[in-house]
Amino acid sequence: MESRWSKGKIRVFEHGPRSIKTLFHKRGLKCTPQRLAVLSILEENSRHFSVTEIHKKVKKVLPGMGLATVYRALEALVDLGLVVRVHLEDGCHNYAVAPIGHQHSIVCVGCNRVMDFAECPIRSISRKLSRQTGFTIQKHFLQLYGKCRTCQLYVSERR
Amino acid sequence: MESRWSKGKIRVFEHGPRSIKTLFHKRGLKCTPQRLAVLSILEENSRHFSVTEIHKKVKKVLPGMGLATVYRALEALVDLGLVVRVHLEDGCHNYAVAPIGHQHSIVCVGCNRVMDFAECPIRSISRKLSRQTGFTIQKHFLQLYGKCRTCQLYVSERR
DNA sequence: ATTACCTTTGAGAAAAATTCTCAATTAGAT
DNA sequence: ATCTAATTGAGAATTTTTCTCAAAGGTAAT
Repeated sequence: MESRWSKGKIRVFEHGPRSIKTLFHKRGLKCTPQRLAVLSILEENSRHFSVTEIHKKVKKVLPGMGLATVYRALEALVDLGLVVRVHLEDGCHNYAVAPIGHQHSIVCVGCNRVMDFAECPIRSISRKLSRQTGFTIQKHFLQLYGKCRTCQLYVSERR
Repeated sequence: MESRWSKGKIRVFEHGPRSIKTLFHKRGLKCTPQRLAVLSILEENSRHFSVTEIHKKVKKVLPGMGLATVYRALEALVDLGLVVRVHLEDGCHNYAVAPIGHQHSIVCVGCNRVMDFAECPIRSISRKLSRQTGFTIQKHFLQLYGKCRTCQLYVSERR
């Protein structure tokens, strides 16, 4: 599946003011192979991974890379808005590429695949809610859980 | 603030088929002072707390209560639907009383207060989304972050 | 009320997740 | 090519969560 920054395994926007490099530099962050490697892993899979999973995968590319660096890379990538934390039902949290623009995602409880959708149901009720509660709404976190087409089949076969 | 089960500090529904006790028993769980103490703490404050905070508070009532028991009590209470996990922006998670019925909550980033609202914006787009994504939607997690009236004032005073 | 059963608890160990420290390395600016 | 400051690796340290097991306690039946 394609994302904002990659076409298959070939990264686009390598240069120019919209490159990832520039994105890092704007925040005074360095564009290191470690950070790019973590980003690539998430981009090449439209699903979320645990930190440990990412570490295992990244070591195939950068064998010396430590776990702490994975944590640090993820922190930076979340900061930049390239990656999002995915809250799992058991309270743990994984990581996935951030959807483009303001989108939300639905997570398959069968295979951990993540699919984005543009519809934001909050926007439409935001004003009404502010009036009702007295809160100013700053941000929101929405995540749907369900089963993708494949995993729906899988279950019915086994029953 | 009042909740489903308490009026101030006096618990209601002490007896009968709708009591908390019954709720525990239906699932083969015992209604222990430890579990009730954790529930009370969350009920008496319409805000979320970390496990450690809950432990500190609960020890004032049950000095011998261990941290592991707090974890176990929270697990049981979440299971029963009396308590919900609150995902914080930094990835940690706290706990708060569950809203009545299907509701969502808005969390104040200033004082951690939690306020519920009945409007569920997911219901209305659920069908459309299923069609678009191919996913069957099983559940959803929605949480808003903002500032309550008090905390809005507090900030403007200091500027 | 007493008994018997089975869950729950406390305490601490153990495991898992995350952060920190610091010297060595390296990306990026000049 | 050189300099500077951010980043990394390695492992220790911290924090969070789970596990173990004997003792205690709630629940249902008597």
